[in-house]
Formats: sequence, C-alpha cells, structure tokens
Amino acid sequence: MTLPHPTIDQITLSNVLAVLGDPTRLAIVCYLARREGRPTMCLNFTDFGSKTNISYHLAKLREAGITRTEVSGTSRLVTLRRDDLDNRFPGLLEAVIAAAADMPTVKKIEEAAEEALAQGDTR
Amino acid sequence: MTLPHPTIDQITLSNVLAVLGDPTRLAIVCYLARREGRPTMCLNFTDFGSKTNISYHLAKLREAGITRTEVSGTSRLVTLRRDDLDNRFPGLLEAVIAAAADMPTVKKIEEAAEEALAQGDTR
DNA sequence: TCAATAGTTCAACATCTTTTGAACAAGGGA
DNA sequence: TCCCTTGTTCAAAAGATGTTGAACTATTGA
Repeated sequence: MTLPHPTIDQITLSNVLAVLGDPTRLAIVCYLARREGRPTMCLNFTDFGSKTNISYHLAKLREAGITRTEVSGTSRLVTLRRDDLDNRFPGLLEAVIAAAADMPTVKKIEEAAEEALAQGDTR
Repeated sequence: MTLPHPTIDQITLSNVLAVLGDPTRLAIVCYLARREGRPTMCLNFTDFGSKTNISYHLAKLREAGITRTEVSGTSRLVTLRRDDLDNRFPGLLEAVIAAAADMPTVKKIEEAAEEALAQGDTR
C-alpha cells in the first residue's frame, strides 16, 4: 500500500528548499541519507521530536517529494527519493547532505544512526 | 559604507535553505546570478514586488549571508556572496541556480535581465 | 535651498507553521 | 479475543512570515 506522493513534475524547487529549511526535517533527511536507501521506520526519528511532531514533518517531506513512505503492517517505511530528486534537481540533494554534515543537530544524530547500523537492524 | 552581514561561520544551512525557499527571493537570487557579480540596485527588483516588500526580502537575503549590500549614495548595491557560499556549502548555490532555471517566476525575469544587460547598464 | 530619488522603518493585518495532548485506527502477537 | 505497538488525525495555542501603505531618512542634482 502507498500514500499519496507527488510525481517528479509536481516537485517544485522552492517547496523543496522551504521544506529542507527546517532543522528537524534536515536532520531526518541526513539520517535517511546515512541509511543509504534502507527503509526506515518513523520510530527511528523520535529523537528529533514527539511522535505527533515527527508525523507532521514526515508528511511535509513526503508531500514535497523528498521522501517516499510505504505502509507495511502497522508501521511506515520511509526512504529518500534520491533518484527522483537527482533527476529533477541534479546535485542539489548531494550538496545539501554534504553541507549538513557539520550541523550540530545532525552530529548528535550520526552516533544514533551508526549505533543502529552496528546493530544490523533492518528497520 | 556597509550594512551588517554575517561572517562565513555565522551562515547556517537551514537558514540559507529556508530563505531560498521563497519564490520571490529565489527569483532575486537568479537575477543576481545572471548579472555575474555586477552590483545591482534594489530598483531592479521592483518587478518582483513592491518597494517595501523587496526591501524586506533583500534584508532576509543579506541576514542569511546570501547577498552582500553596499551603501552607495542614496542607493544600495546588491551582489551574491558566491565565493563565501561556495566555500561554506560547496556546490549548493550552483545546484540551486541551475535547478531554478526552469521556474516560471524566473523565466519571466530572464528577459528583463537580458534586456538590462543589452542596454549595458551598470546599475 | 528645494525637490526628486532610493530605500528604510513602522504598525497592522492575514496567513501559514510548528508544537502539543487527547482521541482514534489498524495490524500483529499472546 | 484482547491488548500492545505504530502511527494518524484533530483542534487549540503560540509564533513566525509575508504583504501593505504611510511616514520617514539621506543623498544628489538643479
């Protein structure tokens, strides 16, 4: 099952930039980038805010065309729409992720991400 | 004379993205990119909004570290902080400007920019 | 000196955003 | 079946953002 996502043509630059221009969402995107395409449960983002709040930010990311959310049982699996974004805005996502590497919010998260990876979870 | 500008270290990614995530400001940035470093008067942006409104958006751009504004007589000369941004966030500005090329708002402006250039003005 | 030009500042307004808790839905396991 | 887990939806509150017109400053040119 799938939730509503914009097609590539429906993705707009100013919306993508506006949506990425929030520290919480930028942290989520960096976390996803670290996970290199591995689908990720919403639970993983609770470090960045309350359950309700994360739900709100993930909806924003999905509606902007930055992430894809698949429904799987009682959970949702989130991935970055890397190919689509690279296609539409070449180099943009890469530059953003690289630039975000030294963000304080993001650094905090890296440890969590690496720990999760070390545990070999497929969440 | 110079207005207050953030130093390179004070420029934050999420702020830059948030400020670029507004169609009017994105159009201003593209217009400046077209002018390839030539200082540009605020008057040139009146196609994008009222005088007051442009003043507001130019302040946002300056405070985010995206543009530099020099006071010259009764006018202000605005330039993109290309080198500083490339230094801080390599590839970001380039990707944004390239991606903005097919924006409807921006296309409208390109003609104006090219006309201004054709007239050889140094505004 | 006087007036025009280029822009800013201010207060007001409407609108969007973000955050919250309480209540809800729906799948999965005991 | 019952309930635990995972996540959404809703309404409310607080705050930020964008837009406006009127009033202002400051420089320049006649």
